[in-house]
Amino acid sequence: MCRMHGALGPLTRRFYRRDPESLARALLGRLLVRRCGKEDLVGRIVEVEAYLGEPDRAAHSYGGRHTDRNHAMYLDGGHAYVYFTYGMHHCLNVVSDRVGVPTACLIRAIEPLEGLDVMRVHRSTKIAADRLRDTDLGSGPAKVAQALGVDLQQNGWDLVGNDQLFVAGTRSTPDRRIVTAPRVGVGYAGAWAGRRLRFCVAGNRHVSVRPPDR
DNA sequence: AGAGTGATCATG
DNA sequence: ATGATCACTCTC
Repeated sequence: MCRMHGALGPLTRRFYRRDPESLARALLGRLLVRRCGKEDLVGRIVEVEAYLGEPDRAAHSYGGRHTDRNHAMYLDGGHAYVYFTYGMHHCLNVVSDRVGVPTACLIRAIEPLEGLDVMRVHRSTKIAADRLRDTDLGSGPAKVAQALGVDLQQNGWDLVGNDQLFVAGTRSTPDRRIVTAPRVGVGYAGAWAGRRLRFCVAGNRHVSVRPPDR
């Protein structure tokens, strides 16, 4: 870790074993770290969505669905759930709560802090490197995964005690700087579509599509 | 606003 | 088997 971000103790299992709304808030402002070879890629988490499991119509585990694809949601809090979608994109979730409670937090955006050159290379399969602005590196869930070199290989990884992929423990964002909004792309989810389970750092430039007003 | 892309899931 | 859907992104 770059010393500029301080000596960062690893987050414990206890940190992740809570409900996904609480975890989503606690993740905002913390550092997502991906060690690629000798290079550290680091981003500050600025947007997260909570998926509440069995009752949540927008969750992959809605109705208790348990398949090969979403198996990682059933792991203990602090594991990675990575899924592949639209035939080309990967998205990274942090599993919340306990074993058998299939809830998770989708990392929707990061503010890139370290290793921007490598992130740019990772992302340049889509956009020419010289056209990529820093806000194109992590302003969306599939961008985050691509910039950090995360795909199905990381599905099910334990983020606790792992130096290749983990969340580092700086202070989280105070509630007064967090804005909530309905989740993105879940219009099919009936009453669940309207619930404010999207959490963003207020005014941050790296928040993904349609930044919330308040 | 539409295309791209393939795993997944509900049907039959 | 077949077809619709999809926690998305890019370009027009």
